[in-house]
Amino acid sequence: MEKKKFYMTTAIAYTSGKPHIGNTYEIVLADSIARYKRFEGYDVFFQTGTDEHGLKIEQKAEAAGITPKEYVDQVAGQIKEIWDLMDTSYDKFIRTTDPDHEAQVQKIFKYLYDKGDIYKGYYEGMYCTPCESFFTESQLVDGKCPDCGREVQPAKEEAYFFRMSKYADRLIDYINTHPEFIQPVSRKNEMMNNFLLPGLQDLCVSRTSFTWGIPVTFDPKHVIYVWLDALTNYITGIGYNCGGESSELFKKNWPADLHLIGKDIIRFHTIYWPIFLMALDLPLPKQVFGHPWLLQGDGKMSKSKGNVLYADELADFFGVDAVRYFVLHEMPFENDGVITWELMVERLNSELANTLGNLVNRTISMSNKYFDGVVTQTGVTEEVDEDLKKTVLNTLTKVTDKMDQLRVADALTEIFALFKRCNKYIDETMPWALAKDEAKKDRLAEVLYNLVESISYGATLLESFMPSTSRRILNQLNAKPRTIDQMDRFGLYQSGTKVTDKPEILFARMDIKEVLEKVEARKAAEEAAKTPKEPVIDIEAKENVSYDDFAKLQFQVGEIVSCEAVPKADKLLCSQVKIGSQVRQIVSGIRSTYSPEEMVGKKVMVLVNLEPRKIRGLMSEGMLLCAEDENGNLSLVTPEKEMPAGAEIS
RNA sequence: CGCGGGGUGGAGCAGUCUGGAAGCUCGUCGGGCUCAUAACCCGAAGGUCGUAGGUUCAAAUCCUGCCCCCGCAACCA
Repeated sequence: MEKKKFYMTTAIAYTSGKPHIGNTYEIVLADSIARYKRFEGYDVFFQTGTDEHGLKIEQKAEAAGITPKEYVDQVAGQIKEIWDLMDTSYDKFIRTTDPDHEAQVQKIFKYLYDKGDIYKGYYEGMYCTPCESFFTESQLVDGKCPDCGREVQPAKEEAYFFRMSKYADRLIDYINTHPEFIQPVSRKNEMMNNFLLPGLQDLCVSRTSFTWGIPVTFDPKHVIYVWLDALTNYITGIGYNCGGESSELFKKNWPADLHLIGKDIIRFHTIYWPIFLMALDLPLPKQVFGHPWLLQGDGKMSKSKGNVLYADELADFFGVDAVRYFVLHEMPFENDGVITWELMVERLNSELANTLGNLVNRTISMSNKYFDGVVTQTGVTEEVDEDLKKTVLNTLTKVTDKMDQLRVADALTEIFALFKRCNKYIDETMPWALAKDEAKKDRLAEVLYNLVESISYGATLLESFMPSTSRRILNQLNAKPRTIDQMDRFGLYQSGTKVTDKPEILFARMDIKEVLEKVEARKAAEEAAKTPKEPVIDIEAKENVSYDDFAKLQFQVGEIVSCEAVPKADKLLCSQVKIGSQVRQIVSGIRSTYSPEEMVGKKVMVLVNLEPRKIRGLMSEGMLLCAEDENGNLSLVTPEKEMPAGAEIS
């Protein structure tokens, strides 16, 4: 019987910089699905790649002093390296700068133009350069870009447009008659209500504001809009030939079975992409799944915060499979997931080290201890065995069921339920007790056999998610991976096989404190490497305070109205500080640096709700904040821009 | 009325579409066990499911109002 094909893609990664763990999540997710489909017997074609055109890349390259092509070659290489590091099994890595892709995009553009779906017009509006987007006046927020909040400029541009409206009704109909098309379903309503039902506007599909893109053949000052360029990768990558004979690969694989993308680009994939395809008279993809995002725990990943996590860095600490496990397991189906070092360590310790690693380790150790590693099926069964076997054999169905719904995290949970069941089985049968009784030797052998068999079964299923761990377990047990047809049987492990006599630790437990210290050290080293030696001061760290504690403190800008030295005190100045409509008296120990005269008129930062206190007989109602260096030099903290007295500081 | 996401035991989440005994992981406490990576197994405590109404025999789930949090800073799938 011929294998059923399954063509799936990830979004192509934008080559503006090194991808962080959030970007990497998508390829790992896709990989687990691709691997599972292969396991199920599908003839899978799995495509990923990079999106390499656009103004931003042109600018980044310029900043780096290299050509755009050199720039994207570099980044695309980096991306591919990370994809490979993560053990992803893609069949094709397409780049939108591939000559055959570029040629097809040009042909497609021409074809659509000749057909009348693309026409030439003018785009007038406010343009946001970084976003490469035009906006109407009504779309602007406070006169600024609604996407990024930056300044926009009025601009008029000759441009080509695509007649979206022509196909809108067909698309609405398609979406309504194919409920599985947009996943998760909640996204479907979003698209319908926000874009389709109010009426689709024609889409501008060319740019003249930059040159790093695919030129329009018959009007070379225009460059083809990135989405038309990027989306078509799904067909050009497998050999679509516009107006000619497409490849066998294309004929076999199109339409795609699954486009896996981030939830932010669902609109492009469920509206523009299907419409482009309709215009090309091609069938529509069967399913588009917009997965949620992976977020950093303490706020968004941000380079300035130094909390961007990269897959390779995480893999350094935890190993590739642990990272794969984490992103797959921690990622909910519909809501955003969170990743932090703490969570990584917790998962590693509790699930990978304790539940799985320790199970394999104790099982192998016992086999060696009691039978010199030889695992024998003796047939001495007891009733407790039944539930174990049932759990094991049911796992395939459960996992498959979850995978069919693309609930990868839940599928993994099912596999781990199997391993947990094994740990329980050890407690139920107590092999160490059986070992004390020579008469129960055969029973003991059977128990260990059941364990090895169950673990082999589980390890087989694990392959899609943690390929090398799966292999390592099977190798240690001297077991073979199974085909899906063999998954309905318990007892396939060859009786009499010898397991390894040196069980290796699959996942070592880690200490969260040590990990965090290492992370800090690493961060500090990076910082030190890039910031040239400006003198710094380290002070003893205080305990963290909660935000609530912090919020109790009230700071405001105060203006010094008048100031005089406090009699009989050589360090103190007494200032009258205007805070809003009131004036307060504040005594501060800053005379060593500031004279009363120079204080007047300064705007300073004041802690206003500090309990009032008498100092040298004078009431002080607040505190002026000041920085101090190691020599005792002071510097009042002042607003960097002009601020009215009383402005709140938070 | 900018858009979007969210508020479920101490922490992190599932469950909400398709109402019907409140579940998972970690943590805490108690117990068991000793083969193993101080691990594994069992049990317990702990929740007005943000809030106020409504629909219903029945609401975390459906409807309405309100409150509060988070992202929209390019590292954006």
